[in-house]
Amino acid sequence: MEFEKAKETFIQTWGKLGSEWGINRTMAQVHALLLIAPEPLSTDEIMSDLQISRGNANMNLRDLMNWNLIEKVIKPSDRKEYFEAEKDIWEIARRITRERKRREIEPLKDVLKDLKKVKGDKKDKALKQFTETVGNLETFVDKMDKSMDFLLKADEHWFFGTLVKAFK
Amino acid sequence: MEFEKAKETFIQTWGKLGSEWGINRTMAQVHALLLIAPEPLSTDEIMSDLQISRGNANMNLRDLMNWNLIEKVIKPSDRKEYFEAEKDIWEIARRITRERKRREIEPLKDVLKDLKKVKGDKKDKALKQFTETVGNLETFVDKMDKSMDFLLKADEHWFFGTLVKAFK
DNA sequence: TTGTATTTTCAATAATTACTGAAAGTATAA
DNA sequence: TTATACTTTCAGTAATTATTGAAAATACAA
Repeated sequence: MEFEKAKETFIQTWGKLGSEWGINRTMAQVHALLLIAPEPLSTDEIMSDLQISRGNANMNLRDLMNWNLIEKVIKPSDRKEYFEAEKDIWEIARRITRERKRREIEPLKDVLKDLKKVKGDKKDKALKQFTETVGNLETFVDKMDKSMDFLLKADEHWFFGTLVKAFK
Repeated sequence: MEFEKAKETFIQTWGKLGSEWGINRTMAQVHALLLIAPEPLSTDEIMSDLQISRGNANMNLRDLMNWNLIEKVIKPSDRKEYFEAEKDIWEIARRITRERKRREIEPLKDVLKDLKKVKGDKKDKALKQFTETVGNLETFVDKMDKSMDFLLKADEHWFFGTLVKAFK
């Protein structure tokens, strides 16, 4: 396979995967492009590589910065801004985990906690099932949340090493 | 909080969470409804509870069956089909993991394997970075995939017990 | 097998989400 | 401070994704 084709495939695959996980396809493509770039890229390079508008590029670069996946790089004697991606996959995984935890798990925990306060006839089957489901879910989410905390603290070698040993 | 309000909040929250993770909002809502239903529900009950059309209900129920999250229930002397959700959260997590692994991780592994075959000048910086990123990604995805296999085999108590012990 | 209840399909349409491009805003060098 | 190089914003538009509803298909009872 030629490099140009491989690059194209990589970017498309990463974009598709992103959209399957609720991440804007273009944002994932910009990320892919930066992941394989040996040097920081300018907005113009990203625009022409992915054939997207300045506005779109700008927006998605900002989002990627909010996810802590890329950084601005300033070159001396150059007014343009350049962008560089964190390349360590384990570190990327941790940053994504951190963000999703903050954006989704924590608000979910709050809602579930609240839902347990539901009032009504304790004999009602519907209420009973509701309470049970919400309770089980809360327990599960708590455990997942704690597991994520461990993952965030751990380094890759130790994490996978321990996991593999534990489950052998 | 009144039961009706709590139910509504639960369904909305589950739907929102689903859409943040790339799952059709309505499909997640149907799932939420069935998760708190003490008895199997008919298509008509789902339609009227969620205010959606027959076609929409049918489509999303089929998708949920493809994810192995719900089952058809046939009642004797009743032509209607009823639907019931798996209620065990750990089992739900395993089924979702199994599907996402099959639908997304395995195809991704194939693509990455393929991308490593890229040809070109070994001195080229761009190619070097590409090969390195793809290689690191492949290693990482392999490890995640193996971790998921362990999770699929394990039971909840053992899984979280071991995890918490391992990381204490 | 025929009539009826129910489910499925899918073209048309609606709703949502993403993108463009140009104008406004900002920072820098001279 | 002014000209210029660049970035940001956002209203309008495009693209994508989800939903409807009615016709076709299916399954069942008599």
